[in-house]
Amino acid sequence: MTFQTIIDEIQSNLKKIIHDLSLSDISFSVDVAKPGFGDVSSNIAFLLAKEMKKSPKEITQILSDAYSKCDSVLVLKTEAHPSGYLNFFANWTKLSKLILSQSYLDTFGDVNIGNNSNIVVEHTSVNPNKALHIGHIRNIVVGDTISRILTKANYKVNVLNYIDDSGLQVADIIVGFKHFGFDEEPPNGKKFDHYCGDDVYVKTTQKYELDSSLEEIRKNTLKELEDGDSETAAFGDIITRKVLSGQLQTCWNLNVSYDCLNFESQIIRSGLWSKIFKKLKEMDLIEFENQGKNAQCWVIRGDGKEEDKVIVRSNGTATYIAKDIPYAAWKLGLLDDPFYYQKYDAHQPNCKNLWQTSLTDESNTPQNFTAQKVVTVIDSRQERLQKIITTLMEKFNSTPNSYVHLGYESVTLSSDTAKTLGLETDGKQAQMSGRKGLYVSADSVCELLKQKIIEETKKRHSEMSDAEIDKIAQSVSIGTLRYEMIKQDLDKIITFDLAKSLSLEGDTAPYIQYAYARASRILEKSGIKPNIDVDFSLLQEKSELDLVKTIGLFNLQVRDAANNFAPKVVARYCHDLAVSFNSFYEHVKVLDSDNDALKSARICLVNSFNLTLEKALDLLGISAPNKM
RNA sequence: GGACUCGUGGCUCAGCCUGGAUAGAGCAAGCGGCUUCGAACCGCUAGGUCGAGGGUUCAAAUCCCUUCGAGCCCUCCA
Repeated sequence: MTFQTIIDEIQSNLKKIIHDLSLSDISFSVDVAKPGFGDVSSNIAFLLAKEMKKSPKEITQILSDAYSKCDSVLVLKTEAHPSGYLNFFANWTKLSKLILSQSYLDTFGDVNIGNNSNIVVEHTSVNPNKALHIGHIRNIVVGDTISRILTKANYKVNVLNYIDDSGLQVADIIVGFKHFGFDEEPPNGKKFDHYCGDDVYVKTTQKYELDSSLEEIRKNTLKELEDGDSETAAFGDIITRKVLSGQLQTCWNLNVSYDCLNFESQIIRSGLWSKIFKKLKEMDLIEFENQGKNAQCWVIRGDGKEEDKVIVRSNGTATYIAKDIPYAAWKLGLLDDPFYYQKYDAHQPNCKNLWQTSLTDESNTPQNFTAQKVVTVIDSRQERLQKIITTLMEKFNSTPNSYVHLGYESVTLSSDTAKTLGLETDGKQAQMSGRKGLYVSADSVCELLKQKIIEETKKRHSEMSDAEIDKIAQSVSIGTLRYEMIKQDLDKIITFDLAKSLSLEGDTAPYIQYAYARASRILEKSGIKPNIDVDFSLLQEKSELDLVKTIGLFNLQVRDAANNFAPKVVARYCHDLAVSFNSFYEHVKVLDSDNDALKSARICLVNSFNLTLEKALDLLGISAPNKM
């Protein structure tokens, strides 16, 4: 507990006061105060106005007087504000000691929401027929950040990546290789995933448009692909795994890790679908349609005015959504696990093993990647389908809210960036399209950013070795991209502009990382080993106390972020920390002071800031360089 | 036509869930600050009827209703 401690103390004292005054037990707020109104404030007087038949102003005075008679460790004084708010001023000597000594612990910022229970987070889940583009990156970064936050909130997190290796998009590149003569080796050492996406996929779909008779080849290929035993399926497996390997390299480069790769082709062959199909029929969740436009299909009835949704086509094949049902049920552990697990050859950023599903390799110890609670990160355009899945899962499973669809708005291209890709949009933003080749690849953005940052770093540090510069540029470029993808609300569209994305000033990761580098420099130059055995009463400057306070809010922010699946909360917190530190940095000279005790206290604070920021940035998958 | 999301200074956003005290940032604009704890920074100035209308309330950017604008979904596509 940190800043929460003073909030709890005030809360319990106020409860006692209203009890002593024989007032009814209301739920009032006790929150961090707005700047200029003390440290903590409560709306309690407003809520008591009716019952006490007095104005909030009078009530707050009564409460303020009563509070001064309470046992209070952390509150120095109260203020009955004319507005009606009851404000509290902290005893900063005690509170600083409490917060700063907590901040030196490895567990600082930990909160217990999960009670060490299992949770599944699924993200990425991109068709393995192309390189990842900037839109996919939002999914990946949101998913990875959420899984880090949930881990901090005491959940045991399993991260899954669903490999959709059997759909039409995969069939299309196979048609390209098998029928349109694309070489299996990319030209000029191009990365295989880029080659498949930029060349094979785009040009193959172009051919369909010119010659509709090719549709026949496409359909047959899809059928063979899903058949499993066919040569096409074996070839598809080789190709998609090569693409997947390229995609994973991009993810790992972004500091993203997984626990298990689930292959759709194996889910299809596992027989899970027939079990679920049977269950759906038994539970009367689906109906066979005898007439109308969906005649001979199995459908899920629409809710209210919604249209019925076809699950099994009249030719007996399952639709897209039908493939998701057994997978969702599997994730929730509602079905016997049909899979064996193999290690995937990988060196992940978190050093953990990466597993993949297998239907045949029995040689490894059994694994469990399911959980009672599942978070699936998918574009909000799929909201309707996800809602159907969520409703079904609620009927299978008695636990409410066990299946969560975490939706987010898409990433579009700015008019200027679309123009550089050859699309004139008349000033409007443009939706990306893999099929049309209208996208910005993640790898290219990372590379551009990295080059820019290498340039910037060289300007500042002519003495640095190339290796050191490279390491900094890696950290800052990934940080910049990840931060841009996470800092705003999930339901806001991100309009990606290539030129603007290279900005390294203002509300960006480099701003935050720079604060860390500045602090590191102070610690390095001080020549003192920071410790918490200092006189906290010496920290009295406003900028010092603001920084202590912001540090103390860490676990409150983690709690908020984990409860609401809101990664941006942590991003904003990192920014707030950096702002507080920069203000401190301008106002207070740490190393100039003649007073050794004061110097020690300030160094303790600077180190506390660094430790806290490092932990907070880690939740965003961003590293903090000592120099930049 | 139906469902969902968004609408806050020139631009990009925070605040809305859980109503209260002066609506906060960044970019862009103007001005100022490096003989060093790193200027990828800081300070100052200017810029807002919180899309519009109504309702609830002592109190509405925040809750409810209506409406306008933008986006997106509504295939036996995936």
